[in-house]
Amino acid sequence: MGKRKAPSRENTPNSDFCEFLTELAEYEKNVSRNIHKYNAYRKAASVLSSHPTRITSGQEAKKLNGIGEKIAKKIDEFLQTGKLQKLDNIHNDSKTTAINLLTQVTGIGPAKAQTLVSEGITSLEDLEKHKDKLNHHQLIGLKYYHDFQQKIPRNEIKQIENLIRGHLEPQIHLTICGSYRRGKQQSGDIDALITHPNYTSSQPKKKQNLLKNVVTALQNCGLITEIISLGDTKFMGACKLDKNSITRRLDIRLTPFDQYFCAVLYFTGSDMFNKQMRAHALDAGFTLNEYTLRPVGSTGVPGEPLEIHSERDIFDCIGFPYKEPQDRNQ
DNA sequence: CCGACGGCGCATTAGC
DNA sequence: GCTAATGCG
DNA sequence: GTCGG
Repeated sequence: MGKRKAPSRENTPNSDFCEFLTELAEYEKNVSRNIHKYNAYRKAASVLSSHPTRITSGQEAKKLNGIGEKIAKKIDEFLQTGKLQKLDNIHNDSKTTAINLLTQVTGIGPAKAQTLVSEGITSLEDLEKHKDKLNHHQLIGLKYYHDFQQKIPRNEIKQIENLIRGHLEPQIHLTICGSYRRGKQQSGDIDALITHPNYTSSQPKKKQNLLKNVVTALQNCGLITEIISLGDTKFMGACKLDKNSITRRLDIRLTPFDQYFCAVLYFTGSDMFNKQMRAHALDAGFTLNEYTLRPVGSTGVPGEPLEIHSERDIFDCIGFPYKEPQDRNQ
């Protein structure tokens, strides 16, 4: 048995810094509605979480990529006082804590949370009393608030995977991506990809009702219990393995056959791994996204997509040593 | 000093 | 009625 | 908030 060394937030020497940076990140996204500061704080937390030794000064932290003047200062304050004044203020502000709570309901984002709070709606109980202010997605988010907070054990996803596969025509390929494919023991949601050899990027009409038929079949067998949204290529909803199970968030995407492996690679992640791999592709003269791998000429204009027949093809084409999904956690 | 920081499918709302 | 813009994940 | 042109 190998030892997975996922730098889990708890055992890293700088976990306390990561925690307050993550809190600041949430504040910037939900309250300030500044997605770029959110990402900046997350980047800083990420670089600290994988730093092997304890940081003992802001000056030392500032050497790391993603940590600048301001965060260095906060690290010094935290080292000296054991807390952050800015975070104390945030915790004591009822408007802020309400917005942070409401955005935990799927479908309620920073904008909706803000208007709700300005109308005096600040708790789940308030939401229950004012369902008329919620759209379909948000109603499902409220109904299953506690269920969706729970992580999904790997074994349950495995059973759901088998159940789905048993209801697909044999021609349809299925891969559950995300952290499940990376071997994690639990996941936040289930991200399924499907494809069919007759449906390609050059024959987009062939998808017809492929996804809708799949969703209908999974509704009829009792697995899919809620539809949040459903188009030609993306389903978002909820499923329940059996009567004693918790309701889980399930997404299903239908991708063209010729783009399947780029999509599988992309949706397997992790985000950081994708970033590394895209950067390596660029160095090797290619551009890689969730759809295609294309050579990029000296003019900078991408050429025609390369033919990809497996995930490994993508690694080979750009000269990137193959990594099993479980080794793509960072 | 100042702009970039991912792009997209689906649902809903804004604007005409 | 339509398309564009916005919110969300 | 941080980075880089």
